[in-house]
Amino acid sequence: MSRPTTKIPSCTECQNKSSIFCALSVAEKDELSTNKGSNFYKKGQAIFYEGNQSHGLYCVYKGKVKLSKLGENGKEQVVRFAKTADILGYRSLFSNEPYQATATALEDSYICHLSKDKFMELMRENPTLSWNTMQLLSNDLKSAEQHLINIAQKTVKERIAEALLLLQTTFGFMDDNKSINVTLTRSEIADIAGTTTETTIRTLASLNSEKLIELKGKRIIIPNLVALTRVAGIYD
Amino acid sequence: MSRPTTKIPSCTECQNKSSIFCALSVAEKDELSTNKGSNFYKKGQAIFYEGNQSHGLYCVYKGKVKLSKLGENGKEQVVRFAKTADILGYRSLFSNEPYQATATALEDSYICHLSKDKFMELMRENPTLSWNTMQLLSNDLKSAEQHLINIAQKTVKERIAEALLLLQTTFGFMDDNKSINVTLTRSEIADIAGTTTETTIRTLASLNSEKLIELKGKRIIIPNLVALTRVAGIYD
DNA sequence: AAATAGTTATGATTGAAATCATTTTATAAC
DNA sequence: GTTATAAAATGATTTCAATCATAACTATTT
Repeated sequence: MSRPTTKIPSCTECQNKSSIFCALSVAEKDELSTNKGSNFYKKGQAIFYEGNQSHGLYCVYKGKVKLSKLGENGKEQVVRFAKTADILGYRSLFSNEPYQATATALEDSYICHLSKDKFMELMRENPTLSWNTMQLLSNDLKSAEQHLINIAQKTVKERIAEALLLLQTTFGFMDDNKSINVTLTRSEIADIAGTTTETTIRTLASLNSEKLIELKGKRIIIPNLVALTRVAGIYD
Repeated sequence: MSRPTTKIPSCTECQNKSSIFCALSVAEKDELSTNKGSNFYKKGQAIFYEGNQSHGLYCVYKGKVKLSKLGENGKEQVVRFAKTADILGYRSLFSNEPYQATATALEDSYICHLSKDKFMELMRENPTLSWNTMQLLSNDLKSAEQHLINIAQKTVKERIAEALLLLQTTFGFMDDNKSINVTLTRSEIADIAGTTTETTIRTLASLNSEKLIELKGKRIIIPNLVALTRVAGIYD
């Protein structure tokens, strides 16, 4: 497979409506365009590694990304996902620290890159951008704390159900309106829920036989979102 | 026991050097003083509850506070601690959401209160304050993700050791330079480590018999910080 | 088409920690 | 000082999920 060479459009033409950069004026977006880099990442390829020196922040032009950390024993823990229009590696900008997680493309992705200096300059000049960034941090913190309490207190079955719902919420459904719009290995799902590959396989099989999900290879279908939500132990 | 009525000094005289409000000018601090409220909270008393509407942010003038969330089953999970000069309840300011955690005084505490509007105004006027707040969010996010991976992957013994180290790092030692400067119940320690009270009691007893800690009632002594760190599975 | 590696599947066994049940010891209230 | 209440301690039992082991399937490469 050869690497696509499709040019990524300039920021002024970027159609990603939910980006924190929407706050920028046309002039600022123009400036952004001349300062950014952009790259193609094949499925499975790393965008940056935990522990590496931060070179700036990344913005997903089109694609899907997982962010994960390694535990002391070498086991992976997925901490967050990013999709089209989301940004990556921005946390380490605030504290001259290396990247705290490894970012890996879950499918072929086009990802832009912006230097730390440029981003800081833009934040200083544009209060709305800095406000948006704060909101992002605040939301990520909320999710992380929710994830923590889930893993600390829920059973494996609840956590797997929750992981599937997280994938659905993040990446949405496919055109059929019921297949989760991303495919992960059982091992990667285990790394979200904080369990093992074997237990994940068994739990998915059991959810399948209970008609709460359908398995078509790596594709997972959620026929009834409400029912699965109930299994995840979310009652409100 | 009667409630102390000690007046809390004005912000200009506040000696808390590590506060995010250090960025303020004398004039701004003066303005802050005339706009803040302050209160005494007895040990065990709640400062605010998870789910309640946010009225602004709190700043610990002197004291110790735990922030915890309730799981679906009603079990508590401690998500963070706050000590003198730390702020509380600031996350919900960014997203018109209710408080995401319950704040409880771990000892008699004096805590100031600032309205959301005033804080927002100060952030707009003072870029350093808003920068400090971002750093705070960013650090809290880092801690939350670390806590997540600990609970997901470590054994109970490692997690309990880690919880004790967290308490030491946050609240420091007493004058003897080896007793953790806060006392929690076994049940509260369990709520940090994500385990049960019984298991916490047994694990503390076992750490005690291994001479890794000493138990003097609720007081916990760490004779060798390095040794306990090793038990927590932190090798770097 | 065969070979290799990666992923999924399934069975058997073990083990760590939760749960249940009491007892003992502190702490607070009267 | 006595009662009441909460916290700590300890034992017995159960269970959920990890671990170990092997087989079947899928996809990719040669």
